[in-house]
Amino acid sequence: MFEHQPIGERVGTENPELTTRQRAVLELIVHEYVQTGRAVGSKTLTERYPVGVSSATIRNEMAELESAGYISHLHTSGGRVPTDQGYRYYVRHLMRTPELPAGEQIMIRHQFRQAEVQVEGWMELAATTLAEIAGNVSVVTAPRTATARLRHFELISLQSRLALLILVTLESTVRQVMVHLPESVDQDQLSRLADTVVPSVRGLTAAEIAGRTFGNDELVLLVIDHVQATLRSLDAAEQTAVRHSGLENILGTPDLGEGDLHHVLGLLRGGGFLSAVLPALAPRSDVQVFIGDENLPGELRRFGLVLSTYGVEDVVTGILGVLGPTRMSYWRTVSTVRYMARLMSDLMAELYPTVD
Amino acid sequence: MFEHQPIGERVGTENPELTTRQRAVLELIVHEYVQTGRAVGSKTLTERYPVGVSSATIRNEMAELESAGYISHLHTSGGRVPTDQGYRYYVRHLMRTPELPAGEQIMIRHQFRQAEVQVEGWMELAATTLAEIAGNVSVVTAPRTATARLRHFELISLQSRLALLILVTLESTVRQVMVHLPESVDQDQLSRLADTVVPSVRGLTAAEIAGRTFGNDELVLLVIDHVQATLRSLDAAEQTAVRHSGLENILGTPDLGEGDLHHVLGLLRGGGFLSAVLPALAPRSDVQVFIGDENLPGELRRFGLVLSTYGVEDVVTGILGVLGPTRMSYWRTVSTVRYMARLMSDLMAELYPTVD
DNA sequence: ATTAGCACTCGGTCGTTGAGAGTGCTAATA
DNA sequence: TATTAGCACTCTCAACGACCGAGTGCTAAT
Repeated sequence: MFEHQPIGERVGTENPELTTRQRAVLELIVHEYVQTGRAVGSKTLTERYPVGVSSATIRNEMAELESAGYISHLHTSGGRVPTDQGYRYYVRHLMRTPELPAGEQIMIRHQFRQAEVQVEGWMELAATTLAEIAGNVSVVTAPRTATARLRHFELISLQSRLALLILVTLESTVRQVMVHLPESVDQDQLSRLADTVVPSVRGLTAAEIAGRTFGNDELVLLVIDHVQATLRSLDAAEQTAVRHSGLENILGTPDLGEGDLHHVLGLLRGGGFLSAVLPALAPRSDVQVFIGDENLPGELRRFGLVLSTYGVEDVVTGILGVLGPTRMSYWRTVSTVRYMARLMSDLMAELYPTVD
Repeated sequence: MFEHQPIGERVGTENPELTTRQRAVLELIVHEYVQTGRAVGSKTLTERYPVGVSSATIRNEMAELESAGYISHLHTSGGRVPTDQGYRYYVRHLMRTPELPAGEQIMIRHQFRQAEVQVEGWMELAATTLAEIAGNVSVVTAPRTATARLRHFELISLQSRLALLILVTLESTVRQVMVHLPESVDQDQLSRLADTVVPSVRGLTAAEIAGRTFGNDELVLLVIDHVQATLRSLDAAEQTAVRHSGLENILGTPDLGEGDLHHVLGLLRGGGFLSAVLPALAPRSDVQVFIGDENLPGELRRFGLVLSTYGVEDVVTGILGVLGPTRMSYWRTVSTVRYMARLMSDLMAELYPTVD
């Protein structure tokens, strides 16, 4: 078996400590364990796979793998289970990540074409699709630029002394805020005010707006204040909103405890998720896999995280990925995340070919 | 005891079948069970509460209550547990719902005052506060009118052939949609177009807009099309978006099974929640309690639901409430939901005193 | 270097048992 | 007549022990 399988072909892939066979065994253990969820023993392996050797040999190899820290013995008698280190080795050296099946690709693209042309809708769709295909929890952040720059704002009269400020950034994020007015102002006046002020703040960041002066008109100053505050809150929001989907997928997972779910929910809700994960995320654009507490806070000890950035480099970037129990199908997940990141990047590129 | 307690004072409250003492016993059982989670026996009751009678008497009363269907015997020997019917009787006839403690009221109002003046923000805040105080899952829908009427729209140029349509309804809901343009159009042209068209569609519903004609200008027709479609989607969205919070609160609940959580998550995600619950909800404005499968689909069999509408009658109304296991503190939950509904109604009233 | 064989370990399952809590019934009591 | 004390009975739950099976490590043979 070891000669014909893809495993064998990868022998030369620079790896000091492990023999070809050990790697093959490790791969089989990971596959089997991910699939069945039960610790895998030497005998099961020889029975279930056409390994050309006896269980005793496998046992020896297992002993080696164990002392090297790749698998571990939960109980004296009860098969082996991959350690976090084992998973990492698998992901880095053993795993193949094929393209998503053509059928699935078409189905997904179709869904996106059906949807309205809106960033919000795309994010939602990406989250649900990702969760469904990967069978775990998906996380998606909105695409953002470094600091929000104003493209346009409008004022709309709601009541005589209440107006709605609608603000659009260069990257087309839209925010609306209510503004209480000190005096009665009608729609015409508001429109004129917007027409006058917009040209002078177009393309600026909150900080840049703060550095300018805008005369003495109380109303103008009030509006400018709100514009500034809203832009600032957009910058701050960068580390909050992370959309997620598919919580139900990991509800019943036996290897995830009550407390683990609790932690994750807390992170996702409080917006602490991004700040927890970001430090570990390199700014490169390929899929990155984090297993166990590798660079992650302790709350995610029992999870694996497959992330990718997406978007147009240096223009708009967001993060998307999948969160699941350490025991998950990494190759499938990586394939899915990679495809989805590409798709979202394509959509973004289409939407923002140039930012004028 | 029965003489001095509030229970006794409510004797006259028209109820045919149950004696005063039976009602008292039922109330104690509900309280004790809600608090401890363990089936409650006659002896425990006499030990834990200053009931002036012996356990044997309680036993007799319990037997009566059981044959009347208010409590039930899980196992031959193991205390009694309120049935859904028992909970309903408790909620309708026995329960007191005091005002929320002044301190809590102040704290909550303060949080709302701190927040920006935005419907979105209020909803979010209501959801989290409700979940936190009630210790269960909260649900909040956006305030909506019957059919969306246009207040205003704006067009903002994103790229030469891509514009952002921002639409505001009379009730100040804001939606943005991307519009692909057939030809290159600059911001000035877009603004002029909006200025021309807005007055002729102001205050109209999607259907009313469909009934008018707007000349032959391709661009105008395209925009009108999008406006109409967006208004329509707002009407349709009425039964989708329901915000929730506090899922983590019911994660560990022993009386909720894996599958129950699954169902609820499904309902909340797919937007089926409202359509499942709405038919049962009377349009009156006081708090309504649903227990078990009373008027609710089977998925919610093991849940209790405390709901209230909020808003300004016939102008804007939304729904908010709390979902929890059947075994929850109804009086506390009702108090909380009622307060929150009033608060949100106040905020809405402040925001839409008149809709011109 | 590989493998067959064997003794040993240990977790999971299945009855059994005993304690505890609760019930229903009956007879005594106020 | 309503209440209560007493009692026999039931049933859950946790602890215990035996057993089975899967798995290991080691040794000796190939």
